[in-house]
Amino acid sequence: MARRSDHTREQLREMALSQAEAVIVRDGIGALSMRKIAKAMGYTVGTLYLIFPNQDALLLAVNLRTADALHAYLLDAVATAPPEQELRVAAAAYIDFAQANPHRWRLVFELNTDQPEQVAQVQRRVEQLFALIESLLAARLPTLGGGALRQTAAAVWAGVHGMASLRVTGKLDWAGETQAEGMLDVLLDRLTTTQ
Amino acid sequence: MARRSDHTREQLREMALSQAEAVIVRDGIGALSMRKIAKAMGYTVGTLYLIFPNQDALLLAVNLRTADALHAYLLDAVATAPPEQELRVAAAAYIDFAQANPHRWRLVFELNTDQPEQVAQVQRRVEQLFALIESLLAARLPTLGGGALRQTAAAVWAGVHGMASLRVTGKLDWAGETQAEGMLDVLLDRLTTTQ
DNA sequence: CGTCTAAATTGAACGTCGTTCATTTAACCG
DNA sequence: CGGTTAAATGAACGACGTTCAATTTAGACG
Repeated sequence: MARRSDHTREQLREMALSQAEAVIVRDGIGALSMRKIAKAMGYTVGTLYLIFPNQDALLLAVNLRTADALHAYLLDAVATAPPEQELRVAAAAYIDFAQANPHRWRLVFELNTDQPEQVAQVQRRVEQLFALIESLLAARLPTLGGGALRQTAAAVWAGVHGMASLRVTGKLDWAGETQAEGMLDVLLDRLTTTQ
Repeated sequence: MARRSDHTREQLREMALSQAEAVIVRDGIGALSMRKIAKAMGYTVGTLYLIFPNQDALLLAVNLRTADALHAYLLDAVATAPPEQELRVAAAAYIDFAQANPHRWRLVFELNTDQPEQVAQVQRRVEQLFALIESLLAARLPTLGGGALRQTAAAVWAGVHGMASLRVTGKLDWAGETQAEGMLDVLLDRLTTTQ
């Protein structure tokens, strides 16, 4: 039933998201606009609104892909690590990813919107990520009970996330000239060994 | 030499900053505009640009005040704490402040701009904050050497900052229903005791 | 082949934004 | 009272997100 479709809805969606990512990666979130995305797709603004109800929905879709990419990056890093190094490697990969994709990573955690359905989808990704950390930690600390395990996992995640956050926003350099590697070692050594 | 000055430059500056803070606290950063601040002051947009070269400069000035308020909040909390609890109390105060002033706190860490002079002033505040953590940690772990001390202090700060960050952006609830209190205890117990 | 129909796409329009600056206002000086 | 000068204005500009009447065009049908 489709008339004049140079591209299907799905193709348009894919084009919009990848062009948006390109702009974000190149120039940051502040440089992104609906008009600029549309022009990069070879379309007009109006067309974007046939696919996304508004800009927030588009950015949330970008965040979904970023969260998936982060998750895949962690899984890949863990897969090639010796068992006793898995947690350390996953944490380092988390920070690596943030540093390599600062603008996209920031958008995941800094975008605030009130579209409950799409936020829930991002949440599902973050929960997966947390479950991964929890399982890796459980492997290292099999004696830990459920509650203590969950709390320690949350502390690990907060610590790693904090390092990534401070690094990506350029605030880590402000804490003396500590290199991130050493900080991470301290954090994990202390949190993942039986006292 | 002043003509028609209902308020001095300094008064205008103060009015602008406090009105900006009021908007940010009430409606968040997204709801803030130069026109809205001006109207709240009883002036017009143009007047704002006699005081601040642009919006970023105004927001950086807001951030300076937020950083000072955070610092004062920590010092106050530490002052009334028993010596062996100082670090714990400071960390809890950091998270408390973020939770009580989410929009202002986020602006400090999420605003990115390229005005080197003002950024340096914010940096000075953050360095003060880090120095505070480092000194409190040194009191708890007097045996730690300079390098190890700095790295442990950085790990503590990153952990606490990560908890505050995840909490303020609403992502902490996603890691199971761990309460922040327990996480903080785990983090500090592990990082601030001799192994 | 021509005509019609309905979906795909457009782009002008609206209100708001940050920013600029020629113009206007009013306090003081002589 | 007139002139000077700083303070304050607000219209103007280009860009933004968003809407939607108008236009374009691929395919169906005669």
